[in-house]
Amino acid sequence: MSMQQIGRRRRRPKHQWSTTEGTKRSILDAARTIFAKHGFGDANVAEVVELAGSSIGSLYHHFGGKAEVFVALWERYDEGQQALVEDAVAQAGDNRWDAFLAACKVLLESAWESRDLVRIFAEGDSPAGFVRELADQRKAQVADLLKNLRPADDGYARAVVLTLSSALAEGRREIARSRRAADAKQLAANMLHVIGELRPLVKPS
Amino acid sequence: MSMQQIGRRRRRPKHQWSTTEGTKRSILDAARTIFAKHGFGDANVAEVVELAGSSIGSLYHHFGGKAEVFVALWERYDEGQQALVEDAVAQAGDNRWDAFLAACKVLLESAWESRDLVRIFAEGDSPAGFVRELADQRKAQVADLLKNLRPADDGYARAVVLTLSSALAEGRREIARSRRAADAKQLAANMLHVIGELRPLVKPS
DNA sequence: GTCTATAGTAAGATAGAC
DNA sequence: GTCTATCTTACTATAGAC
Repeated sequence: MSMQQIGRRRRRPKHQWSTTEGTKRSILDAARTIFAKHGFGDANVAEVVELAGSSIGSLYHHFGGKAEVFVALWERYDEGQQALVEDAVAQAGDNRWDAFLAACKVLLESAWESRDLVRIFAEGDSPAGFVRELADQRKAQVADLLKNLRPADDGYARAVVLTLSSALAEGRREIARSRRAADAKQLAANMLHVIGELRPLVKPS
Repeated sequence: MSMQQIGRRRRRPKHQWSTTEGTKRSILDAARTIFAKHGFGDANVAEVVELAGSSIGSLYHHFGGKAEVFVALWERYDEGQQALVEDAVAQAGDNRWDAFLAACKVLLESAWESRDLVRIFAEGDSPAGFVRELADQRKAQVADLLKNLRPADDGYARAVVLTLSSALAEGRREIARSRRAADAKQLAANMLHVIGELRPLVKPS
């Protein structure tokens, strides 16, 4: 049995110390914690705003709903990831395969640091349609990194992109589930090794 | 104003024509339709029992809840898939790699016929933890099919299993999303081709 | 075992004061 | 922009007739 909540005291609002950006940020930070703990479906927005020191009304004002908070959290995370990839690609030089591998490397290795977020977004407990959109975007990213390595987008090339992007995603998921940093590092290295051996797929001709 | 519901006619139940198995089956059949239409999260059990010609009470009696209906639907589907795989493996002969490819072939090709179910289970809108369990089971299945092809389960073998199982799953997902049977068939052939070329991964030594 | 009817509860969403 | 209070929906659970 749950204990009865003793009367919530009504006192004046907590000073509105937050400006727009501050409020949005604190809600997203809290959402990160709550979604990591309960997943999307079982999380409730009341818990999020409580942790954020904000209110239901503010959450709806800024985001529009629970699903939108989830998507906004992903967008904030994705921006950082894209920046990492761009850096890695820029430093890799002209060889497009090397650039692709560099991107894989940074994506695999960063999965451990942000393992809470990787779990949130990759474990499937998300708003309707989110998994599909994420998969489509991953495919597009891989296809972009590999462009010019294959003639055009024939069916075979499509299958190769599917294989590589899913391997990358699954590797990140598994890394995020590792118990220790050392295990994660090992797995990242092995996944990178396997992906490296798939080189013949993208330029058999 | 909403129109006043005119007295719901109370008439006797629809004859209890269903026995236990019949009721369970009709509920699962209806769940297949409803989950395919709305996904798991947005589906409601009232719609399921209405289509099944059954009742909320029966659903709770037999399954316990919405999530359990979802899992039961998957178990029914999975039994059929496992049987297909066993047949394919049995017919493939002694070569374990050929048996693995035969299993992949039947799994890829059957994804089109049961595309509604593949979508339901692979698109991520499912009860908490379901995606993870499914992924783990897929890995176990692939690892089992490939056993004896690799020394033991070192880190590299694990990465290979991850790559193959995710490629297979992603291929099935994409096949289930195809618009025409011909597209699906093409994609299945291409995925099988790609997987076939991954042979060196499982026995490099 | 199956059905109807209904109560309980959780939580997403909205309204309007400040 | 932020807040509290309230509305609404829908899953969950139970009672009791047949």
